[in-house]
Amino acid sequence: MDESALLSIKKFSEFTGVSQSTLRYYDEIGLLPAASRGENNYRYYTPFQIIKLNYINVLVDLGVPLSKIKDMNIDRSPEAMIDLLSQQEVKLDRQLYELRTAYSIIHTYRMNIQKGLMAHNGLIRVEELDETHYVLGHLNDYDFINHPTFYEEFIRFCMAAHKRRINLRYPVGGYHDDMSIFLTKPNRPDRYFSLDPLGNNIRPAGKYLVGYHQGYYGEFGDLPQKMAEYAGENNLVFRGPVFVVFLLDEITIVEPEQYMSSISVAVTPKKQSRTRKINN
Amino acid sequence: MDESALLSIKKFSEFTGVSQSTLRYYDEIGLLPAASRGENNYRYYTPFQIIKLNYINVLVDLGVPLSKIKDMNIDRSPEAMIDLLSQQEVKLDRQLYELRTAYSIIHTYRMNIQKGLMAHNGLIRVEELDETHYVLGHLNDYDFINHPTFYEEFIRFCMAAHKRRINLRYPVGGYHDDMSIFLTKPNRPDRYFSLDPLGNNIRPAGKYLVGYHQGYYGEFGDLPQKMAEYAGENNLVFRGPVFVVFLLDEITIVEPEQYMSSISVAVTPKKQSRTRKINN
DNA sequence: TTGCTCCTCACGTCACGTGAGGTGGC
DNA sequence: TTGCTCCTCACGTCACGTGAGGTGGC
Repeated sequence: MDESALLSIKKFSEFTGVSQSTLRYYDEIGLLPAASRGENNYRYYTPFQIIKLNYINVLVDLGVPLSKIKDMNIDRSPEAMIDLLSQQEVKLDRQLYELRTAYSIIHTYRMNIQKGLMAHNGLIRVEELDETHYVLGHLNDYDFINHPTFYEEFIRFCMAAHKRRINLRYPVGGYHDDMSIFLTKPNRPDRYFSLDPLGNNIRPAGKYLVGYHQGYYGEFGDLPQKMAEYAGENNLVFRGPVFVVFLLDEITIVEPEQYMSSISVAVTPKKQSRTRKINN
Repeated sequence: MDESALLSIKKFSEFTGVSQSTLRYYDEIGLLPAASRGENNYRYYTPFQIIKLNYINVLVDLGVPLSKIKDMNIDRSPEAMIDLLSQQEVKLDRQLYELRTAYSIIHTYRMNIQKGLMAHNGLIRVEELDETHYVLGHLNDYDFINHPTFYEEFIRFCMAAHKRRINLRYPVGGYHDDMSIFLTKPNRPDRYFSLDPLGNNIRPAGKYLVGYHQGYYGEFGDLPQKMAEYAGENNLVFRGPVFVVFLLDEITIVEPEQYMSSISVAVTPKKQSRTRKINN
C-alpha cells in the first residue's frame, strides 16, 4: 500500500465515525497509535487501521474497558476472546436484570400516580384488580415506644427493611389483617408491605372495594365507615386483608394535605335469597 | 420526635445501605443535607430522612442525574414525575436495544470462534445450517485501482460501510454470486456482507457444503477444487451464492497463517436414477 | 495512652469533550 | 491577509472512593 493512501485524522474520523478527540485519546494511551506522523506532526492512519478500530469498537460496545482491550490486543487468542466474551455476558445479564427492575418500578409508580390523579377524596367504588405480588414486613408493635404513630412504625419498617433485604425501591403500603381490624384502628396497620413484583405474597385478581382518601398518612377520617356502609348497601362481604397504598405522597406532592391514598379490600356478594343467586 | 432519635452518619448509612462517602457527597451538593450538625460538627440525620433517601435511590436506580433529582425535590408534582418517568423509559428502551445488540454480537462471535477451533485446514463436510440474516455491500470493482486485492476491496467496503449505515460490529465476510464464479476467482468476492441479524437478506436454513481453510484472507489454495470434487463424488449440486466467513482472524489470532475461514454453499442432491430418489 | 467515630481537603477514576492558543501551507 | 487543518495542553465531566492528617470524648 503506497503512501498516498494514508488518511488524515479528519478522513479517518469520517470513515470510521469515531471522533477526532477519541482518536487522539486512543493514540495517547497507546490503544491505536497513528501509523505515522508527518513533518508537521500531523497524525496519519492507514486504511488497514479501519479494521483494527472496528474491532476496538466491537469490544467497547460490549462494555470492555480500554485497558483490557489494549491487553487483548497484544496477547490475543481464541480462548482468551471466548473467556472475555463470557465475562461480558455475565455483566450484560446483570444489566438486563437492572433494566427489567427499572421498567417495573416505572410501571408501578406511573400506575399509582395515574390512579391518584383520577381519584377524588371520599370516592368509593368496586374495581376489578389484577393479581399483585408483594413482600410483607414484620408485625408492628405499637407498645414499644411511648408515642407510637403510623408514621413512626413506618420509619421502623424502613430501618428494618434493609437488613431483611426488602426492596424499598417499590412503593410501600399498610397491611391490615382484615376489615374489622381496619375499622377499629385504621391508623395502625398490622404490617407494612412493599409492592415488589418478585415478592412471594400474592394478592389475587378479582373484585375489590376501593376507597380513596386525601390527606396525611394514616388519617382516613370517616372513609372506613363509609366503605362499610357502601358494602352493606350493595350486599358485599369483605374477604381477607386490607391494603393501604400511597398513590400520591411526598415523592410527588409538596403539601401533605394533598397526599392521596387508596384502601383496597376483596369483596364477594353476600349470599341471600333477595339476589336470587344462591348457587354462586 | 425527640432528639435521642437522631442518627449518626454510621447508623444512617447502615439503615439505608448508602455509603458514608455518598452521604457526605449528597450533603455537599445539597441533595440531602444532614438534619443538624453536632457541636463537634458531626452530621446527624432524622429517621424521616430514610424515606427521603429512599426516594432518591429510586430515581438514581432509574438513571436520573442527581442534579435533576435535586430540581424535582424542590419543584415536584404528579405531572412532573410522570414526565420524568416517561423520559427515563425512553432512555431504558435505548439501553435495552443496545443490550440486545451486545448479546447477539457476543453470540455471533462465540459461535464463529468455536467453529474455527473445531475445524482443521482442508476439512470439507455437509452441514445443516440455520437461517441467517445479513446485509450485502456494494458490487466490488476490481478495475478501479492498479493492484486490486481481496484485502484492499475489503478496506473499501469498510470505508463505505459507515456512510451506508452498515453495522460493522458484526463479523464480515465475502459473497460470491455462485460456485462457478468462486471457482474461477476465489480471492475476488463479488461483494462483502455483514452478519447483522437485523439485515434484510436471508440465507435460508438447510444443507450446505462447508469447507474450512487455514491461512491469510482470500487465499484458499486447492480448497475450491476439493469442494467441487467432493460434491461430484457425493452427487450434490451447488445452489445460490457462496459465503466466505472469517472464523478466526486478526481479532483473535496473532499469526496470519493461522487465520481460519469457512466457505459455505447450499447443496441439493443431484436427480439421477442410481439414487432411486427420482421424486424428491 | 489507646481506640473509636467523625471531620475536611485533595486527589484519583474513566473516556473522552471543549476550548485556548499556536503552527504551516495555500 | 484569510481560511483551513492540524497540533498540544489544560481543564471539565459525573458520582463518588480513597487516603492523609486532624479532632474530641471515653
